[in-house]
Amino acid sequence: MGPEADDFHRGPIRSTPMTRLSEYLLPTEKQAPADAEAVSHKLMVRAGLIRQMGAGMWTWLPAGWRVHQRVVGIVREEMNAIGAQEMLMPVLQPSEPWRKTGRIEIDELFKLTDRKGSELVLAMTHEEAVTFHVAQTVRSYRDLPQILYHFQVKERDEPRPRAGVLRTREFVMKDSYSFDRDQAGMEDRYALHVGAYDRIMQRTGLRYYRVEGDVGMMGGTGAHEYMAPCAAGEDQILLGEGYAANVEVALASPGVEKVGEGYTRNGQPLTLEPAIEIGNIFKLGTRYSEPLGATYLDESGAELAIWMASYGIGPARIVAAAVEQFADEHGISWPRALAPFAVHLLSVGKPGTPEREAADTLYATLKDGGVEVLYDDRDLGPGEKFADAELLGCPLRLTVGRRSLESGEIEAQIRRGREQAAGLPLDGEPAQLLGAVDELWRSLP
RNA sequence: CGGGGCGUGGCGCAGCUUGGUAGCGCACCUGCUUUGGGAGCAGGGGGUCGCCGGUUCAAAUCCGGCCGCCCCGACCA
Repeated sequence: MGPEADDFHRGPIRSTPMTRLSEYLLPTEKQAPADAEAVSHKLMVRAGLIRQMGAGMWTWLPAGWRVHQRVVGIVREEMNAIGAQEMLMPVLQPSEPWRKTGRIEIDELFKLTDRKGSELVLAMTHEEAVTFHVAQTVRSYRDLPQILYHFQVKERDEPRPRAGVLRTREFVMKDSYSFDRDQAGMEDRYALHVGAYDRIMQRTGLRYYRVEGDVGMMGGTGAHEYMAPCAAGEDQILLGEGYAANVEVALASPGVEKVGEGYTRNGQPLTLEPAIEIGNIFKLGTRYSEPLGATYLDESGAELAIWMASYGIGPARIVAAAVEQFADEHGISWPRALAPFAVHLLSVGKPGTPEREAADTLYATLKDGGVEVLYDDRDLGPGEKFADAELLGCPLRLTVGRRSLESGEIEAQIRRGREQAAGLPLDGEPAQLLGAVDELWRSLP
């Protein structure tokens, strides 16, 4: 006899994520790891978002991964909006294309050998892979232009991983690649990416600058970097009236001078600020298409090299930069676009009491209404619940306790600035409540 | 890769100088009390002290080697 149909229905079927804190893996800590230095490192570990496995190797726990995937969602929407096509390429790759481009020599490239003795690499970025495929599949000018992208793990044998998730040996990157028949086309695709990247950064809620970049190991002819100012930043950017540049690049450009303790541009003083690179875009030209034979035939039948550019974004860095930029002494304060949950609902009062029942009802109403809510239904004192909520940093905190029953109002606190908002009606119609929550939500940073 | 530091229960630490088989706070488990800003009492569980070797009657402690992790610098998305 086979299993009865009911055997498949032993537990509750959850079509939406489980978000009761009593059942959720959110291991918060009062104390940060002793060796943590960067604010984002300390807070992301303390808030239960990430855990370390080794130097530069990190696990994203459920709440942390939600934040990461928020960034991914924004990036995906904006990439799709400029006509980019999502795909997936392998991390484990044959070494041949890397020999052809000369990048096999890079120290940070992980190299390994399989059981048959074949040399393999773990990709640190995907120019070789995507160009390999385009070389095989694109034959004609009619096949161009193309924008291809994926979200994939990158592996880098970093000399020194550091600062939590800010500099790791393995990390997810959105990398996209554009393929055009000539330089003018490449410039067009590049411009599309500038627009997409500006929209992405604006939507994340981060403070950021787009600066002239260094072409670095990517090779190529031009680059911009998207920099998020924060204390743990590894780079220094120079800022002036309508001007922002990576300090290394700036010093090589006309008008910028180092004077005494500071910098000037055309005589105007510039300020120096630490920042982390959260995205970069490179004009590659034919740097990869030539060695890998990525060519097309034009209208006259001439074989020409494809013009390429590549574009990266590190979601983990955007997450960490957001933590750095908006944290206060109580913990994280997410911009609403990145928060793991929109609402952190907490009940004050013992299980089995009317106030707990009211909180349960509110949880159901919010969840059914499509609000992403984390419900602290644990049997703990209020102090611990408030502290954990402020550590985790969801934009809106709703509290239901005995007071709520007395006043008929749900207490609302805005995480940014810890401001008390006007109370919400406890016994209204669901639609009315959801409308009020939505209105409050829209007013948040 | 240079310089510095650190590895003792899930987290933070003491013990090491002067060897005698491990302790504190938090967390965790049980019971009772408590419930609007990190509670109280009582009871309890968990560590081959990073690894290997040496010295010694005896090693967390002394010696040698190795591994791991962090910070500063160089480098790097």
